[in-house]
Amino acid sequence: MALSTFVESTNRVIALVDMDCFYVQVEERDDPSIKGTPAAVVQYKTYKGGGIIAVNYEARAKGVSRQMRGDDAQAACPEIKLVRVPETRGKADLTKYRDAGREVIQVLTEFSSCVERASIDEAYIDLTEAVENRLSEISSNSELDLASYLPPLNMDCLVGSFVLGYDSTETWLESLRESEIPQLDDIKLAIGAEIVGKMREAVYKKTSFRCSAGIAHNKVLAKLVCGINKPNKQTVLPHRSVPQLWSSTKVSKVRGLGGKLGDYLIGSLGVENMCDLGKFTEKELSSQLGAKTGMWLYRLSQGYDDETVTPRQLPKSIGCNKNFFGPEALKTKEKVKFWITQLAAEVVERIQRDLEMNNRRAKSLTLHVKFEDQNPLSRTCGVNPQYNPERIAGDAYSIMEKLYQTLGVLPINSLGLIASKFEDEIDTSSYTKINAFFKTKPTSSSNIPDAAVVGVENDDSSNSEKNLDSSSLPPIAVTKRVAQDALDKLNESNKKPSTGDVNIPSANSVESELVNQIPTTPSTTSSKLAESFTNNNLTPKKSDTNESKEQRKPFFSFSVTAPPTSPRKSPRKLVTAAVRNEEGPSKRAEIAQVVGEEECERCGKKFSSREMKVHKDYHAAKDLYREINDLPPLDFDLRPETLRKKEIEASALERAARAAQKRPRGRGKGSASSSKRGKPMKLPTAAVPSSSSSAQSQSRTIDSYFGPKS
DNA sequence: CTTGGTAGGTTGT
DNA sequence: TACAACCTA
Repeated sequence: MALSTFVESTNRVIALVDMDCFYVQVEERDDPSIKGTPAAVVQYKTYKGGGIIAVNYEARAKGVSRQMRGDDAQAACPEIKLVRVPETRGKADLTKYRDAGREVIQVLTEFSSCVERASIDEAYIDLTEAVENRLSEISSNSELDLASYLPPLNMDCLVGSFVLGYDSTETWLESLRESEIPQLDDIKLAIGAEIVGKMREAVYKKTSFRCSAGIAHNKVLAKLVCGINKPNKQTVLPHRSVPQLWSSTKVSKVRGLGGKLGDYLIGSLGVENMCDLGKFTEKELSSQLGAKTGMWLYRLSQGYDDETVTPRQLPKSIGCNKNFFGPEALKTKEKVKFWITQLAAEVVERIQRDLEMNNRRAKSLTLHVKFEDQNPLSRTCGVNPQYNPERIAGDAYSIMEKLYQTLGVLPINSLGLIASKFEDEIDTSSYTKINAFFKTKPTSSSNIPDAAVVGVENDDSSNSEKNLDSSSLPPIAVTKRVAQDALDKLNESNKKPSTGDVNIPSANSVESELVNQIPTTPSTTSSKLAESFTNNNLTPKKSDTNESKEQRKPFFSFSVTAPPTSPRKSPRKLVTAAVRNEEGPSKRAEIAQVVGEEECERCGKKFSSREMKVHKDYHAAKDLYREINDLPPLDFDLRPETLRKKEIEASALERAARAAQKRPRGRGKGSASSSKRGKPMKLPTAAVPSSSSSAQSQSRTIDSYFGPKS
């Protein structure tokens, strides 16, 4: 039975299409003046000129590589054009590249229904069926039985096509024609290559993006071979050329072997090049690496890989994360709340758009956290069905609170928020109508059609708390006004309203983003918002009118939507913090009368301890705003000198401690260094078979064998 | 104090 | 099955 799977293993025709320096191409299309000149795309300009994420070939010719920083690139190539990744809400925003990637996928699907989006700029295509169709089409139109012979090919489609092991495409095709026995596998590859040539041409015509491709009998080989001739080239791998390819392929270059498994092969089995794998029996590999991995490697050593191309054009998860290195580490809950809010806003924006385009809804929300000196961890809850960004941020933060309770308030080096477990919407039409209704007519909540409430209703809380609030304003308008209010108040409290830092208009400004992050999805009713207003125990109570409650809602308010997986036992808790409160300076005297007041260490103003929490959030918000917009810190000159000194000493100490314990870090993609892997792979450490000890082979690159003919 | 931001997938419980 | 940790690209 195993045999039957083996004999099929060169029957498929698989292509891997990979965009050339994709991000740069996207920018070149946006601004054609970049074309033909050295250029790179960077994100976050401040640290050493930003991290390079793509380099065009003109810049590569001048010695610029990824893994360089923007500054290094400029040093190597002074005329280089560095394009920055757009930033939204203080973090890199890859939307335009995702959208461009979608255009490409769209073109590919016109050639085959079996397209697997592998990344933002890569896709596998199973061309087996398309090739078979072409083959039978040709033979049925001809007197000859052409299925056994190489049919005529459009050579225009094979310009820029290379065939491993052959001097030229023509030589290869000629050898196929002259062969005594029909080389059906090769013939299929040839037809596949012709189709891929057409696909790449179509991609260029419709998107103006260039790409490279690999054509082989399986995914691993198609991927590997794609990288051999770039840019704007395609490479075919006939099965008979596998031994030659393997003899010059370092294991780390093979998909799946670039990590710990590859390290283990090198370090413990002495496998340097892929050909060394052939020294082991399937049993030996399986005993060392487990049945599955062992078998996979054994088959791979012969050029076989059975992984199927899974038709899928949409990502399975939508998420975002941000790192906070060194001194940027998030040390206060306020900052964590702030960034969770930013991440939630982005995720919601993206899953909202995904819903509109793909009629599916995320069910699962995962928070990833990397605390300083801890291993990363993640926790999952349900996604608020209404995609309310405040709720989702609140749910994520409530997870954070739990982690804080177990681990303490440690600095955070990385935060991630990922929506997943997408399920198709049962009824898309009613949703679309509701959405349109809210977008065009955000008026009274009493105008919500019954269908709207029923159609989206899914949250137990709003069922049980209907009519809690009879506010005359619909959720969107309320939230928007509250947000604008908070912003106005913050600006108001700034001494220089017109020239002041917080008032600088900016498309990327966190302020405007926050105002714009209002849910475009209707909340079911206004009850949830009302609930967070009324239950917000950190908001000073002034009056019981709805109007007042709404205005007093803190800017960042986190209401906890309990995960569906963890039923609530106690009444819902409301975790609330105002990063920017609405108390202007005018309220200060009033508040200062409260007993037990404290002095703010930032500005010396006095507040009750309860108000102090809110007041600190105000500073936090201003600091964050300046941080995000690359402005120097404010306010620090207002602090007593003693406090200033303390803080400086403390941070210097931290720095020193970190430097003392810093560990060597591996380099990225380009390097074969294995030091990036912290922990060793947990693999059986049985004795290395003797056959592996002689694994010293001459090191030659793939290109030295197969590079473009000279 | 630096690849970061996203995406898979597998494995153990 | 779901989740969390880990691995890879």
